Formats: sequence, C-alpha cells, structure tokens
Amino acid sequence: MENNEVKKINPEEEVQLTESEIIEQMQVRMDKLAVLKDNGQNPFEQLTYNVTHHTNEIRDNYAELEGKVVAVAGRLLSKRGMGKVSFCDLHDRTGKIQTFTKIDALGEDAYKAWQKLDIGDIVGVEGEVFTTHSGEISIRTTSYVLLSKALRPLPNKFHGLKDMELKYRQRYVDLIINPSVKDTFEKRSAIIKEIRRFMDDRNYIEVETPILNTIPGGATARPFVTHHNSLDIDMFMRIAPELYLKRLIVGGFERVYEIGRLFRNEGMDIKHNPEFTTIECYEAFTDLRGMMELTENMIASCCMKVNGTCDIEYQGKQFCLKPPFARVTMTDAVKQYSGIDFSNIKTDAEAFEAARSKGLEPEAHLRRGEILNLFFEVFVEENLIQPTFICDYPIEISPLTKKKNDDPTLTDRFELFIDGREYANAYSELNDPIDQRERFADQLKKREQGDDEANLIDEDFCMSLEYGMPPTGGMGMGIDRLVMLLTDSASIRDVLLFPTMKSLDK
RNA sequence: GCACCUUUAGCUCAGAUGGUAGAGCAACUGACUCUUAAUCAGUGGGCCCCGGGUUCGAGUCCCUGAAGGUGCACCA
Repeated sequence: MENNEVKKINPEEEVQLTESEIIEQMQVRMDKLAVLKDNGQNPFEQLTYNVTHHTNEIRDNYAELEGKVVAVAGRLLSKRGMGKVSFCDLHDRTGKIQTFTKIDALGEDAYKAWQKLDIGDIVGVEGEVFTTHSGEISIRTTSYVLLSKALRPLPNKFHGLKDMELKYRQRYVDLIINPSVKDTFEKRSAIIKEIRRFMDDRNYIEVETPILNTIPGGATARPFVTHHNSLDIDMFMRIAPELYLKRLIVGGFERVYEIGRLFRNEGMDIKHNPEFTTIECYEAFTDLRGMMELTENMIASCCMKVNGTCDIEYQGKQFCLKPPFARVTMTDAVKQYSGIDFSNIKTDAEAFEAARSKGLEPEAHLRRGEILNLFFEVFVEENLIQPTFICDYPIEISPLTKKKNDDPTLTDRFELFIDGREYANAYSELNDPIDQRERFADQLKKREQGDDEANLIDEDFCMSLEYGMPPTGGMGMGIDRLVMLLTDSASIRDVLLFPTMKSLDK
C-alpha cells in the first residue's frame, strides 16, 4: 500500500519536471526577453527600421559602398563568437551578409547584449561596409536594434527541415531554413506573372467568376458541398470556371481569362491537391489551332522566364519545351502503342472485342469512344514524354466540345501531355445550343447509370448559347503542374505554400 | 478506399538477437579580438506518436488508433 502511494507521487513529479524541460530552450529565450523588457528594450515595441540597403545591393555594389555606412535588417541565422569579436550571418529577402561585431566599437554593455542574441532573432544593424581578412564582405556593426525576438529554436541549419509533414504544416520554418523552397515559390510567382503578361499582351482581359456555385459545371468531377445560411441552400465550390467564362464570350468580351482556384473532392497524390490553381481562357473567332499556338507559346515563355532556356531537366529526364509541340490524334496514338486501329472499329461491340483482345474488361455501359479513351489511358499516356498535343477526342467524353465536321464521333479537342501527365485541355467550343442540350441529356443518362461525376444541366448556360456565341477556342491549364515542371518539383505539395493537410485536433 | 514504409532530444539521425536511451548541430557555463559547419573544455535536455497486450522486464515483440510519405485505386 505504502509502496504504491510512493510510486503514484513520483511519476507525477517527473511529469511536471519533463513538461518544463521540454521548453528548455524557449525558457532561456523568454528569460532573455524578460531582461530586455526590464531594461526598457522590449523588442516587440519596435515599429519601424530604416533599411538603407538590402544584402544583395551591398554585395553587388561593393566597390561603391566600401567604407560607407549602411543599415540592413533581417534574421540572424548563424553565430560565430570569438570572445570580444563575433560574426553573424544576417538574412534578408535578397540573401545574406556577415556582420562583424567588436566590443571596442559597441561598448561593453551593448556587446554583451549582442552576444545574448539567439539564432532566429530579427535585428537591424548599422555599420560600415568592409571586407574581412578572409575575404568576406561584411558590415562592421556600430549600432543595432533587436526588432523581434525568436522564442522558439530553429531547426539545424545544415540538415535543414527534412520532415515532410513539418515542412508542409510549418512552411514558415521551411522558408526560413531551406533557401531552395523560397526559390521555388519566387519562381511560382514569376510564372503566374508571366502568364498574365502573356495574356494581357494578346489583349485578353482578366475576369473573376463565382467560386460558390449552385450548379457545379464545366468538368467531370465531384465537388465540395457547402451551405449558405441565410439563403438556406447547399452550394458547391467550383470545379471549373468554363461555363461562366463562355457566358462572357456570349456577352461580347471576345478574349477573357481567369487565374484561380478550383476545388475537386477527389483523392490526393503527388499531382493532385483538393484545391489547385488553373488558368482558363476563351478567345472568340479562333479554334483549337489557335489554342495550340497559345498554349505552347505560353509554356515556352514561362520556361524562358524562370529558366532562361526551353531545354530543362525534370526529375532526371530531359525535356524540350520549344514550340511547336508534337500533334497526334488519339486514334493514331492508340494504334501506335496498342496496335489497335480504332478507325476500323465502328460499333460498341467491336470496341469491346478489341478491348478483350488486349486483356481489358471495360464496364458494360461504356461505348466505343469511352473504350478508345480507355485504350489511350492504358497504353498511350505514360509514353508521351516530350510535349505532345493529343487531338480528336471521342464525343462521349467531351460534352462541351464541337464535333469534327468530317467525323461526328470525334470532337475538336486536345489535351497536352508532358512526361505522361496532362497539362492542358482545350476545345473548339461547342456553340450550338441544340447540340449542347443533347450533350447534357447524354450526361444525364450517364448520371442515371451511376456516374456521379457526369455533368449537370446548366439551363442558364444553355440559354446563353441560344443568344449566340461566336466560334471560340478555349483552353485550361493546371498552373501547379506547370510550376512543378519548371521548378523540377516532384510533388504538387512542393509548389503549394500550404498544401491540404489533415487537422491534428482530436 | 487498399498495400507498404516512417514516427526516438528543438533539428538531423543511431539504437542486432527484449535488460530502464546515444551522437552531431542547437541550448547553457567558461576560454578565445578576422570567423564562416569557428575552435577548445564542461553541463543540462527524452510522455522513444497515442492506447492496449505479451513478459519478471518493451524504444525494441503483438493488436488497435493517429499523423505523414510512397505506390495502387479514384480522378484532371
């Protein structure tokens, strides 16, 4: 009995001890903060700092700045104390510079306080630009201000932050400690900026259409459902902006594009995130050929912008993104990689027979065009390494696309493949309202067969076509995947600042 | 959804066959007036992912769960 009681008390004490020990390094920093506050130097009361130069300006204009006094601000990420002299690396958004701090120059009190600074603290440093004996461009500190205190320790600077989960959940730490991460997101920004410039130069206007939809349309995908309280209706996060953008072509804009987030309630993997960014554009009086030219030139422009060349390496493979890209019909591609020539296959029964001859078991309700697409996915896709436009998609899987004038089983559509992945999807847009209603009716049939991703009828969209839409080319492209390709990133999560993660709450 | 893998100090990682946890960096103390992964000496720091079980004894073996990664499925 007594023994048990003793055992009960001891573990409790241990638990309390360990809890305080967990935050050992934080406690040290809190204590330092308390001392600063006692001395009237609360870093969190600082409002501004007059930065005269960024670190790259000092490096780039050293000859001019040598001997001049500059003021820089940033985060301390490395300390090398030598007693009465210490060296630190101060990082700002442009890079880093070494500070050289001497007790003679600062005075004993200020120098002691400088020595108390922690890795991660944000400081403003004023001093003269010079080069150390070992050749490092540095700032000889004459005064400094602690602008913010880091209460948490940063990861080891040599190994960085490697834990994928922590990188994604605490991207701010990843950005502080891993320079290549910042580079990727700077390139992402440059790519999106270049897309805008490219489109604006072609006299497109950028528009914004609803993200909250009452009918999710424009793609075959499961939507996220949400609820509007005062209207008391369920709403859907958009799966594509297509039907809205085409209404704007009806309205007379002639050239519109939208860059924005789409939401699809589907599985996540190395190339899918539930929310992702696309550009979608529509141009009146052009068609699929116009969209091909636009697409390949847009990609090449973005690549030149961030890589300075169209010849790039992605995940160990070489790619040439120089236009024009290859153009192959789906039927020809399927013939090349599977040996089956669908131009000789006219009926659903023949298509099933061909599928079985290749060891495929298509679902019973599939039709010829869907089986052709199945062949494409199974035998062709993974082989499309260099940029290739696959053209002439079957009508069954293209409910918003114009039929080919010379073959009503096919539509005037392409998808762009690079490294076996889809990057863009484009059509000569279907502008025949009667045909469009038939296509929706066909989709409805699919829905009744249990395909909960088939398109819903959007009556207002059909009505807009009845007012007349000019012949139009349209294209949509996944920007995240483009950024992956151009920054040699393996996972979509590496090009999203805050990829979707499960909550840690219980 | 299925399969496999991972989870140990703030970070990066070791911990054969079960015997109460180690290193490097980071932190703390001291030395050091040109270092740059500074160096040297010393010190502290652990709910070994959570919860069960087997066992005299579990970081290690078994079961359940969580989070993450990869592949498949689903899918732009």
